[in-house]
Amino acid sequence: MSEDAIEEFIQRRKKATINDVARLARVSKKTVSRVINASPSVRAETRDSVNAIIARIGFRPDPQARGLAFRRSFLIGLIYDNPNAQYVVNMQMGALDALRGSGSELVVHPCDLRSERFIEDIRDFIELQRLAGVIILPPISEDKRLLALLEELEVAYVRVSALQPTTTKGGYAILSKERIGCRAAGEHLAQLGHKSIGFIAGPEGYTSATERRAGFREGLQAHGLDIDWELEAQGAYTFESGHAAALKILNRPNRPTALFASNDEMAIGAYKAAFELGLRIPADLSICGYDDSPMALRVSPPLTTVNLPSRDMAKAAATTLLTDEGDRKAEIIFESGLVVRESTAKA
Amino acid sequence: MSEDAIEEFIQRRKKATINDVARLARVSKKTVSRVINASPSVRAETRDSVNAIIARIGFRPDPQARGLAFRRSFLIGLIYDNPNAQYVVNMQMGALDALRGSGSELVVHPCDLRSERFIEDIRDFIELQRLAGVIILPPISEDKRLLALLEELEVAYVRVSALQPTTTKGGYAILSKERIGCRAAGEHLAQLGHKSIGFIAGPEGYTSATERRAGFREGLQAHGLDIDWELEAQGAYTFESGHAAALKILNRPNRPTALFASNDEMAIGAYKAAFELGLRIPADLSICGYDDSPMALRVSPPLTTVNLPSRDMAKAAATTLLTDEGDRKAEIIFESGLVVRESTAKA
DNA sequence: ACAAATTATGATACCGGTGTCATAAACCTA
DNA sequence: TAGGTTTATGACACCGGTATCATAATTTGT
Repeated sequence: MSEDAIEEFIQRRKKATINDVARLARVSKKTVSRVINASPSVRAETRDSVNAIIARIGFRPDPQARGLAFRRSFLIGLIYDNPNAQYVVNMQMGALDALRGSGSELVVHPCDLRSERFIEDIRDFIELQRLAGVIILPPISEDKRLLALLEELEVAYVRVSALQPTTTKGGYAILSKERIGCRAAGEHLAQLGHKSIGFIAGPEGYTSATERRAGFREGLQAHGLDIDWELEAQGAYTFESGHAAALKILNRPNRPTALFASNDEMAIGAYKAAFELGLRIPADLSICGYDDSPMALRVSPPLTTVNLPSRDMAKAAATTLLTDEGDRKAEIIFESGLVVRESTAKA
Repeated sequence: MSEDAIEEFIQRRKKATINDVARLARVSKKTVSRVINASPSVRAETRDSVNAIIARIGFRPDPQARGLAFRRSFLIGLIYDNPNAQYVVNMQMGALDALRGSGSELVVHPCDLRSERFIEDIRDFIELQRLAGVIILPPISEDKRLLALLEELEVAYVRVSALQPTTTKGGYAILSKERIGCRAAGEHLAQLGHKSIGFIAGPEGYTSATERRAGFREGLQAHGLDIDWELEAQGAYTFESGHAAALKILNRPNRPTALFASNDEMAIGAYKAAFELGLRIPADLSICGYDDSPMALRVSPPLTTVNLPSRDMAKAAATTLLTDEGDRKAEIIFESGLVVRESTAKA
């Protein structure tokens, strides 16, 4: 029997290859390949004996060799142009939650939406690495050129984005009901008795900005209010822009008693503005943000905000890519809801 | 001439392989391989004509095939167990700064220092992916088991860590003079006239925690002061731990007028404690942190802190891995200096 | 100018897997 | 039980590169 040969091999402590398995199992390497790939046309007996050898000598197929033969790697690309570190890390963690143990690895690829080489850079990345799949995050998950590229390259991709009532482009999508969450925020402020409410919008052209504004507005309208154009300013989802926008709004003659910022970064910018103007939160000014980022818990008082299950969304995105093409869900929708803390109070 | 053949090939718009180049350049694929790898024994004339073809048909060697033949991939692993999203993203960005255009990609690999499979998980990752190199971040860049593993696997690795006067283990290291930065922080508070100064330490066993404490103490001692054990508490580099530690210290009968936290997260935790106790910053309490994280600029008042050039350090780490083994610097040392903002003032 | 030394190039095997297709083995059916 | 199907397996080429080593081309020495 080949027991001796097996023992001897194990003693050598060398990385096992498919040839080793084939030799020790007394089958051809092709049969081993079939076992690895769960081909149905392998006799149960053969399969078991091959698997036994695989387990004993600790064989694990080489992703590079496999990738070369398959003409695609076992790498998932995470492509984004997003300055929010916490968000990015959350997405990475979520994707890795799904990838762990799958044999696939996550390759991160930040990019620059405004660069000339934006598309070409991503094309090179995907083509050269022969990526198994791609996850794209907002705001580039809305970019037409990028979506066209992904279709052209015929690479599996999943968009992470805000659910919007109108458009539904092809591909797979992980969406969140940002509108609903913001609607709750609007209702919350209205219910607290605020009549004069400021609004800091996100950057133009961002789906999330549009959806959050629409949702917030719906919330106000449900209570007979509306966004006051005099108390509205646009930001860029950054701290500085939120600070500037808040200053602008709070310096109006008709200073509002509450303020909604389209993300936490800008809400924290509004904190700074309030601090500078000597306004106490929430006594003089209620502030509400969006994202439920860790910062929301770190500022004083803790920020009322709308949560976004980003990690879970990323996990769902990666899971979709690992799923057989036939079984993939075209879209998976996540909730988004209000988290009331101490930065909002009665008017 | 082969002009026609070249044109025809370009028309086909198919991904070029080394065989295409060889055929069109009328040389063997091995010669093309030599050109790709900058082998010296290629006639200049041959090299140029091959390069011309490569450029014209846009040939780029397949990393998988190359990796298979080389027995190592073109992937750099970034391995860490660090909860600080901003820090992690900074390191990723820095590493990518160096990797951009090099043909190597960054694979992120968070891990769990406390897991049973901590080492085995990393071993699998490195072995299976045949990583070209590995960057490890604090605190696992100090882990003996991990360092032993990396030596065993004979993989190129770079440690990112705090410079410490005593130990210098093997391998390559990117270090920062955290001690010096904290010394400056200590001097700063002393010079402001504070006599009673609280200290929030980092977690036990962390090199950075030890170094920061030592540096801060040196700074105080330079002005005839010292860390007061009654006003010292240990944290875990987290917001919550900083909050708890600050509360403990600030509730002492001999409440200090200044407080140094060993990182910004904990300093922000101290902000919360001050807020809860009705202490104004810096009028009633000066606070100083470490990291110069984005949060330091976002809180009100902006936090005085010590900066750490993390992105540059990561870039240096990745650059080291891309450098030929002979030309690598054993260690590269970065400065760390005080950034005075508005959270510290005269006693 | 010619043999010897050096340099440039190519033929072939190989890295570790998968695809194709032919063939061997097992299973039916009558 | 023979003959036809179906199923399981293997031989061999191939994915796109690199390593080895033999040979062709060039340079050097005298």
